[in-house]
Amino acid sequence: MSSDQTSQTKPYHHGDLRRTLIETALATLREQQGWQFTLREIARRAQVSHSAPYRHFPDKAALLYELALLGFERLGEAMRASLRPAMSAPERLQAMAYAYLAFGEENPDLYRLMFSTQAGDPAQIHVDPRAQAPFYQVIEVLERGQAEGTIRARSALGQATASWAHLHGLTMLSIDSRLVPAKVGDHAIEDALTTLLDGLVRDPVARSPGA
Amino acid sequence: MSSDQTSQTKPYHHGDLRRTLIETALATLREQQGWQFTLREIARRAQVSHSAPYRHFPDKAALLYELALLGFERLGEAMRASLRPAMSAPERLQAMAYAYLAFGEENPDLYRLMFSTQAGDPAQIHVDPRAQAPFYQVIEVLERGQAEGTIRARSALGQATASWAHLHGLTMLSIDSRLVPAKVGDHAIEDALTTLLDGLVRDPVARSPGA
DNA sequence: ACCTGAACACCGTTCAAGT
DNA sequence: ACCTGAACACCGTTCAAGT
Repeated sequence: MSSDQTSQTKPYHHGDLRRTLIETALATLREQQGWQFTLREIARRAQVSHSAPYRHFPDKAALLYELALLGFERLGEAMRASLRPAMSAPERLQAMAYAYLAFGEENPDLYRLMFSTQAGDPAQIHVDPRAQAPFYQVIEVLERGQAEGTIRARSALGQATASWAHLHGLTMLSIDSRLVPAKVGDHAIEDALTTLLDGLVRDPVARSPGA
Repeated sequence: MSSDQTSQTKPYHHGDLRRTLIETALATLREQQGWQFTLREIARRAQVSHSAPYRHFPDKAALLYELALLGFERLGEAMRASLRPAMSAPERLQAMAYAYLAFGEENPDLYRLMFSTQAGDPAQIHVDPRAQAPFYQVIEVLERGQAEGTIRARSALGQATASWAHLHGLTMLSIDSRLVPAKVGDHAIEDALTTLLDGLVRDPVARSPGA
């Protein structure tokens, strides 16, 4: 499981602790329930004293900030990876939407952390280009779609904001199990995405008439 | 400021502590920055020992749960109060959307608390009718609109889910100042709501052509 | 330069007492 | 029946020492 660079037997006195802490935190996020892990716990799992992390991060929020940034990077990658060259703008939007949702459902605690106010100033993190990438990918697709005539002629910034808000809300409500009765077999999420596309696409076709 | 029922001079040994704690917490939520107040702080402000609250709530989460429920009730009231009898379904949806957003912006910390996983099991709170009201109000309007022909014929549950996700995302991103550059004079929020209505309304008119 | 261990000022929660 | 105060097992953070 843990085969680091030059670890010979077991104890090491100084290695690449900063990276180790981040990876330990990500692993904790992946396994555990809730993103509210304790800094001391991360230090414990990384086999260092509870004060060692302070040599690499000014405080706990700084570590969370780093994790959040990493999350946004990965989200952007997942969205990019969902695209195929032949796709039309609406198809691209749908693919990115599903990729976004899937990312949240596969990494619920990391996703919550990304949008937690504990991870530093929220207004600041979105100034970092690493966190902005997903948003600008959407704008780009929308603008191309408007040029092609497949996307409704509206403010692309507004449409991108709408898309992001919609996806963020849907993802958050979904991973928190807040979406109504959640009856087996109901398609609330798919239907919600249909309504999002209805708002973006020009002359939407009747896809799923619904109840 | 604090004129309770039968408080004569200052010290009281046992009154309606449960209600006092809730009101103190709400006041703290209103003033302070962040909803992560401490149970001990609430007790301090309520002039009781730090263990007194445990006579009225099994733990801190139970108090947060109560506050969250109260928040959903107020949100529902605000949405209901925004309606006028003469409104069409699309007008109702728009009015409720603005009421929702306004509620979040006026009570940012309460709103965050309502959607925090710390306030008990999220899946459980939405079983309470008090928390469901806002959602069903939207469904009702959507169904009436579909009958009138002003709302697109799609699954009303899906449309309601889409509306809620959209509004929740927009509200959260807005109060956390996560909405892009946020240049003065840009209308990202209004434009985002336009896109939401584009998805719900049948044959949407060109309202704000945008950039 | 990096890490440890004791220490400080807090928490949430429990429980034997008090009134 | 309700409230207090000491106590427990934790935190995040700091800092004088160690290597």
